[in-house]
Amino acid sequence: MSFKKFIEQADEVIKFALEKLNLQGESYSLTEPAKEDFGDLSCNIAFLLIKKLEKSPYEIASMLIEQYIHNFDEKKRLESTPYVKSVVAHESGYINFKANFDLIGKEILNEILQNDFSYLDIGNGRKVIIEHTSVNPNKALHVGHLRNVAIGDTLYRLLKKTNHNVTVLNYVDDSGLQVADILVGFLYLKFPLIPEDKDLKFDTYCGNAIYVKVNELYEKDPSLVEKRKTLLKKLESGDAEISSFASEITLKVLNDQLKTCWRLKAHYDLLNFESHILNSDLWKNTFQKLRDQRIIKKETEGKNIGCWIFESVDEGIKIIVRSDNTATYIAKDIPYALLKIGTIQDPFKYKVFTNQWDDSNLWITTNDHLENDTHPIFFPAENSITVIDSRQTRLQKIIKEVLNKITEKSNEYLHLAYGPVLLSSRTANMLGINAENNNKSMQMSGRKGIYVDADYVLDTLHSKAKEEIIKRNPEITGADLEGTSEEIAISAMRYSLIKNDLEKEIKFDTIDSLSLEGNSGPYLQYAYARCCRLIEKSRIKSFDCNAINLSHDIEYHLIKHLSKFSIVIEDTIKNMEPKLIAQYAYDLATIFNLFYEKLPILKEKNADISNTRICLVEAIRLMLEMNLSLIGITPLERM
RNA sequence: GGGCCCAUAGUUCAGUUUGGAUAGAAUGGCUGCCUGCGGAGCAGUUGGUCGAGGGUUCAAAUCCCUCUGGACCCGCCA
Repeated sequence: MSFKKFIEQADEVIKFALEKLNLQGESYSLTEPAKEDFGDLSCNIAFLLIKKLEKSPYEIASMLIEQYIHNFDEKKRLESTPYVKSVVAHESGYINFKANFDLIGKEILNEILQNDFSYLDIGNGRKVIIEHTSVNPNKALHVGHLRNVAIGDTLYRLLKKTNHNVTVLNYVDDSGLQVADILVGFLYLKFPLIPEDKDLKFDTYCGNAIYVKVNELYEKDPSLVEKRKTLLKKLESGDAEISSFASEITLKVLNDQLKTCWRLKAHYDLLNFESHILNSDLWKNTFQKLRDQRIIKKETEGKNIGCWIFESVDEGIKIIVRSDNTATYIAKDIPYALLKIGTIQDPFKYKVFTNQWDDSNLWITTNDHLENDTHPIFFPAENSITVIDSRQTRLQKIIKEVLNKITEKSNEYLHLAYGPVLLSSRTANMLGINAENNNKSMQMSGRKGIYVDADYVLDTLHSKAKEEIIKRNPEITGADLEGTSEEIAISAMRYSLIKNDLEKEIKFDTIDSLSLEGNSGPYLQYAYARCCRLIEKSRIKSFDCNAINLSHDIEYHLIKHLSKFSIVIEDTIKNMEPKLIAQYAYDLATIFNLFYEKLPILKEKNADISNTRICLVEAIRLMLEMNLSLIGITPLERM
């Protein structure tokens, strides 16, 4: 927290000086300087006053500081702005501040070691819904889907930690064409219900063998396309036999998909099925509302004759209901969005679907008659976040536009977009799917079978991690070895999926992604393990950081970084940028590694200095622990 | 054709929201550092007309315009 107070007090100094000179109203900035030598905070106010005062920046900066120094003697300065150690006018024109890290250090170490994170209450119990994952239930997850899971779950962890009341939804689109494709495979191409290879996951079987094969055959055999159309109609009209078979298949796929998600330690609260939304009053009522309020209209001529359409101001005409009265993909998202923000009543009954990895219940909507219908309150929320890749931005804009016409709460509906994951040219070449053999990255495609399976990558990372552990810690064996390897694999995967800017696409390379070194999840875990060993060897049980003695630049660096955490987490939440936490954790680990390399900790002869350093290590350990858990990485004591 | 996004070191990316001091990491290449608190580490070196051109400004990777190259969206698919 302390660094924030330092900024506030530096701001007070500037404000005071401006007031004394009657120069209020300039929107200056207080930022961290490029170089440490300049101090901990810089103000650019002097540059902004050049024209007004017709003086050089340095003269102006000196003049401002003079006001402050002149009106406050040293004692008064310490009393009113204790976090500011010094202020100087630099010849460049900047006003540079130094922070009082002896004070900040004491405060921040006490705060961390006493587990005082009251500043984390940003949400004040605010209810937030996050929808993520939402993979069609006809295939196994590929690495592209994992980016969605990693972003969504990190957001969930961040919001929960900052006292938001978070509900995580996973939307299962169980009634579209892609499900009909799989049914074609089973019913007409006679794929066996149980794959011949007993070790093959059912989701992989459907996605790899059936989905790809069926889509190939459509081109050769048009009668199959007709069969799919018939199946889809039966599905949407709720034909008992077909619906029940489809439900059996999609649930089997879903179960296997969830295994992959849970492997990454993603948490969900509720599964929403598209078929349930269609078959409830949700869709019927929404359709009615859209017609009554003349938000959609029926085309009586032209190519869209017979369809109910929405005319978007920016995006043109969008079909909501087809001429055969079936709802399009976007149509089904409208009632779902209204449900999330509370414009329509929740019509569902709920039952527990299963207990998941973190021992929480995963719920599911149901039409079953229930003796006891007690369940958590899922809807509505004050904010709804939908994690979907940027290719769907246009559709999400249209949904928002429709919501705008229905309710004033539409601003509570946020599409969190992120760039898709592409295969690097090297990886595409390795998979033999880059026919041109050029240097371009490739879009993945489930339908064409161009993708890298998520479990495959995790398995490969697991084996690699295992080799590394055996090399350095042969005493780790059995379940410990497997467990630790798995945690390292997850760490590498999750970290690499959130460390980049959301809007940038990720070029996935199987070789690069296997690296457990450098700016990676395992690097963070390694720093954590080092901290653990130091604390263990110090044999200190309770930490006293009231008598700390900071004696080296690196220690000040560490204090500074630790004290900035509250600012970073605020920025992360405000801007919805998970990468900021990843970057913060990486920087912390880097400074710690430097500290560890350069300064004796346990071996330090001076007891005060040694004690201070051990306190620092413990604070770093706790802070790494918190950051890692926010990203969904398990801190490891040994690896 | 319309819309939207991107372009920074050999490669993968920070930095752009809010202009500011010598543009930073990681990785790759080369070179050092383990009888020492864990070498999944640390240090050094190599490597950049910040896509091009113009404009605004005391100051531009950052803001504006034009152009070039690339990706994505524009379906009675989801």
